[in-house]
Formats: sequence, C-alpha cells, structure tokens
Amino acid sequence: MGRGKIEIKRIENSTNRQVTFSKRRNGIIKKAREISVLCDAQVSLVIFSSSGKMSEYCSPSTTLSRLLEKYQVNSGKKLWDVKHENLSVEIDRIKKENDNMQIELRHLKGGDLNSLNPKELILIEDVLQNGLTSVRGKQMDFLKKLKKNERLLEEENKHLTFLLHHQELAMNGNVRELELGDPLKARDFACQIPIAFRVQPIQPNLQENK
Amino acid sequence: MGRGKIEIKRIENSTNRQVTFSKRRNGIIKKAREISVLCDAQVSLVIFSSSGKMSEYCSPSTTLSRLLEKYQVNSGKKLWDVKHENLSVEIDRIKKENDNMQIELRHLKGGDLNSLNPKELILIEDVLQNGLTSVRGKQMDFLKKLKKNERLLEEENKHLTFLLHHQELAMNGNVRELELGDPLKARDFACQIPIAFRVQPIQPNLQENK
DNA sequence: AACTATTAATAACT
DNA sequence: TAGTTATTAATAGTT
Repeated sequence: MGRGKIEIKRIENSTNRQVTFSKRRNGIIKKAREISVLCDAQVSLVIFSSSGKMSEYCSPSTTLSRLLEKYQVNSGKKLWDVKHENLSVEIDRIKKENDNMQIELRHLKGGDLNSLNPKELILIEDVLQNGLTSVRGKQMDFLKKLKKNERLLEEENKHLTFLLHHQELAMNGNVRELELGDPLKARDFACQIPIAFRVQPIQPNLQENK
Repeated sequence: MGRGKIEIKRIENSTNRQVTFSKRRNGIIKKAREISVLCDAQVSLVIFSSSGKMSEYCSPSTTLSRLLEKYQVNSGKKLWDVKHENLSVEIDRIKKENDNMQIELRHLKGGDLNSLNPKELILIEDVLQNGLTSVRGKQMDFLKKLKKNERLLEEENKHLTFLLHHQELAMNGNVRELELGDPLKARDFACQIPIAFRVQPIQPNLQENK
C-alpha cells in the first residue's frame, strides 16, 4: 500500500525509518482503537521507537494494570514475579509465627486450656511459675531500692537538721555581736549565710526511678 | 476498506462482531510485527476479545516484563507497585503485631523486665497469677477425673470379686451335685456359666481420657 | 474458510 | 515536518 511494494525488513535509512515509524504508529493505534470499539475488545498497545520514544494505547474500558492482571491469569506467566512472590511467602511465614504466638499467649493467660493434656499443662505451669518468680524478684529489687533510698533520705535529714541547728546557734551568736556593734563581724556574717545554705546535698539515687 | 464503508461503533450482530474481531486481530498483529521489523521498534500488544479470549504480540527483541519495566520508568505510572506497596504495608502491620506479642511473651516469661516500671510489673504479675490459677484449676480437673476413675475401678473390682466368689461357690456346689449324679442339675449348670460370665460391667468413663 | 469489491493505509514523492 | 498521490494492503459483505 504505497507507491510500491516493500519488503518487511529493517529500513536502513534512518530518516525514512523514523518517518515510517510515525505513520505506522498512528496507523496501528488507530487500528487498536477501532477493534476496541467495533468488537468490544480490550487492547493494550505499548510501542517504543528505536530512539526510545514511547507511545501507548489502552482501551477506555480498562487500564493497563487491570489488563495485565488478566494477562497473568490467562497466560500463567508472571510479570511482576519474584518480588511479589517473595512478599507473599514472607507474609504467610509471619502470619504463622503470629498464630503460634497468639496461641501461646492465650495459654499462658489461662485460655483455651481444654485442648491441652496434663503434660503440656505442667510445662505451661513451669513457665508461668518462672515468670512469676522473675517478676516478683524484680519487684523485690524495686522494694530494696526504695528502702535504701528511704534510709539515705533519713540520714540526710539528720545531717540537714544538724546543720540547721548549728546555723541557728551561729546566727544567734552573730546577732548578739551585731547588737554589740562590731562592723567587721557584721560583714563576715553577711558572707556566711549563702555558703551555709549552699550545703544542699543532692542524692542522685532519688532521681533514678522512672 | 471492504464492500462498503463502516462506522466505527460497536458491531451489534454478535457473529459479525466475532468474525470482524478475528480478521482485525490478525491485521493488527501483523501491523505490530511489521513496525517492529521495519522500524526497529519494540511493541507489546495484548488483546482480549469480548468473550475473554486473549491474544498477544511482543517484539522478539524484548519481553513483556522488560517492556513494562521501561513503561513504568518512561511514564512514571506504577503498574504493579501499588499491589507491591500494599503487601509491604501488610507485612509491616503484621511484623509490628509480631513484635508486640514477642515482647509480651518475653515479659510473661520473665525476660527484659528492666524496662518495666513497678506498675507494669504488677499488671504482669496479675496476668501470670491468673494464668497459673487457670492452669492449676485445669490440672485439678484432671486429677479429680483420675480419682473418680480410680474409685469406679475399685468398686468394679469389688463387684467382680464378689461375682467370682459366688461363681466358685456355685461351681463347687454343682460339681458336688454332678458327682452325686443328677443329670437335670448338670444341664442347668451348663446353661448357667455363660450367663454368669456375661456380667462384664463396662465403665464408659474409663475410656474418656485422651 | 475463501472471495472480491471497496475502502484504508501508506511509500515515495513534494 | 507536513501534504499529496499512486499503489498496495486490509477487510466488509458475500458465497
């Protein structure tokens, strides 16, 4: 169909090839659209020119994705194969793991025990007993720590009380001396107070609890 | 191009549509092959007839998968990544669920308790205590059942012993009578034995254990 | 499935 | 790159 018959083989002239590509691409896309409409067919057409330019046609009644889905079902070929498959396998594996843990958890919490025999019950009992021992051990640790902190606090209290008492005594003495009118001692006193109050012992253990 | 011009709209006559589909499908596939060869193009063509029959063409220099890979890069559209993404999301969800259960299990079994505060410890202790109570309750049920069976067996034993004893007495009596030569009694005795042995009490509860 | 009158596509040319 | 046209190719209706 043209000014002469042509052989179906690669067109060597690059310009010619490019022109023919343009024309025939339009033609084939038109054909695709026509068969879609005339025959109620679903068509996907993807064309890359030798220079890498892409053209496509897809029947308006569908999408390329859906068509390819059908393609896979129909042909049995897998297009987005390995990755997809791996993910599915992974999901199955994790789900199984999940189920097992769920059952174990239920059993430990005292559910669904009817399906177990006495031996299995004993195993679970052991696990629970061990868990309980550990948890109570940890609670005991907390208790000890609290007790220890209490003791430290009490000691600190004593110390503070002692310091406070001495402070009072010193203050009284200075006041008395101030009343007697000694300016040198008065200055000394003014400097003393901040230092005395700076003796605020900090107990780091007290901040440890979360 | 035919015996008359046709409008490009759905062919209502089903047979006609089917025939036209066949002809045009061949035509378009031929066109696809031709543009592939003539212009060094890569073409993928997938066609589904309205009845669901699939036809395809793909340039010999490539595969549908590779072409679609290029398609995605070129168009920026995602063909199978949507599904891919969904699977990934699903995996993440399940993995998270998994992790949570794993942590819970570890805690119940007495591991990784350092990360817990006293309140959480108490919660876990409660769960363990409840579980232990349930498990021990179930064990108690088993024990009771065993005890009950034991009792029933003992009673049955007694009964059987009793029957056996009587049997022996009866036998001795009959033998003596036989020795005295009473043919009527002898026949009676012969009939008695089977009946006596038929009193084999069956204890259905004994079969209940799995 | 084959035929053929007719239209549609397009190769070479402009 | 786009338009023209002579020629071939595709195909609608028919057998």
